[in-house]
Amino acid sequence: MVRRRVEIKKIEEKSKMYTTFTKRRQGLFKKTKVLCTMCEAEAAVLTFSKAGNAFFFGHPSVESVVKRYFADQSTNSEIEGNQDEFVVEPIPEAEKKIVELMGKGRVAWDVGVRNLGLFELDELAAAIQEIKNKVVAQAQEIINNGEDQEAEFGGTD
Amino acid sequence: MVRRRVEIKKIEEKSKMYTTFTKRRQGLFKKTKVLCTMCEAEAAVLTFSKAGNAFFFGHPSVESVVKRYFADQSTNSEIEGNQDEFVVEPIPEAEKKIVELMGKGRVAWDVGVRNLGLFELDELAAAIQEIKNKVVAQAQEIINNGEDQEAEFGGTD
DNA sequence: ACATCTATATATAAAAT
DNA sequence: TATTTTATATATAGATG
Repeated sequence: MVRRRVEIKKIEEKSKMYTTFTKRRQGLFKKTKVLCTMCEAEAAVLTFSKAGNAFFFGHPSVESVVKRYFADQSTNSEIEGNQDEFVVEPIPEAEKKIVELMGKGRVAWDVGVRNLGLFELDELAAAIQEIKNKVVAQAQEIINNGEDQEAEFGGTD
Repeated sequence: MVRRRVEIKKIEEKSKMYTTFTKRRQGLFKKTKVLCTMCEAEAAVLTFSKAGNAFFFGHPSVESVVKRYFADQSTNSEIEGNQDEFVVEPIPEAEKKIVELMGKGRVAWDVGVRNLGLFELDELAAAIQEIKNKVVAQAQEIINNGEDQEAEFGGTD
């Protein structure tokens, strides 16, 4: 787009593609920030390079915007046709409790399991079990170590 | 940014703010599309105007990118903007499986449980158990009733 | 209010360091 | 390879229809 007009199509040269991705991603984040500032808007940008690297930007935070996206989906579904039966399962106390406990971390079990077949339900049950195991393990760890578990973030260097 | 350089700050005039929001949001979507095209990237932009209107763009789709965002929390990534607190726990296979199975119904267990205390973890484990029970019960019901439980969507007419 | 127009600010591809 | 520097394409604020 500059020294020479560039075509809007896949860049074949890998290194060039990477450079372009970085520059344009930065530009995107910058513009998003300006938009939010000038218009008191909220926005998030989620990007994944071809190599699989992920970069996110959000105002006021990625977290909150994504959460809002979900909330919005559930209320304003612009799904045409009937959906009276879509979200079906009443949220049991268990789910409420989870939301209560993990609220800040967005949890949403608001979909019914009715459309899953036996095999899938089995896989799902196993997956849930694993999560429970994780919770139990976490509890065990606290018991073992006293209780000062600091979060460890991998350095982005 | 044009006929006259504009300050990057909140626009007070409501109508002007709305116009700007629309123009800039469109620009953002366009740039995102170009980025994806040129760099074979995947990206999603989630925006909410001050009035609360929501606009999304995604390539290959908002859905898939957001899903990937959750899956990615496991590995790590660079995050810009304010993040009042972010995700820490690696997402186990179980969670990926759930996302895979219930993708359309958005599930996200990407929050760490590390900040919960023993008592809370215990409650959480119990809650998870209940959900698992529900899944198992659903499977049982299918077994009991043969297995052609088609979801019943109400007719539109 | 809504689309189109244009003058200019920004973004950015390629070059230079 | 990363950063900085241009030359120019794009985006867009304000104007006009």
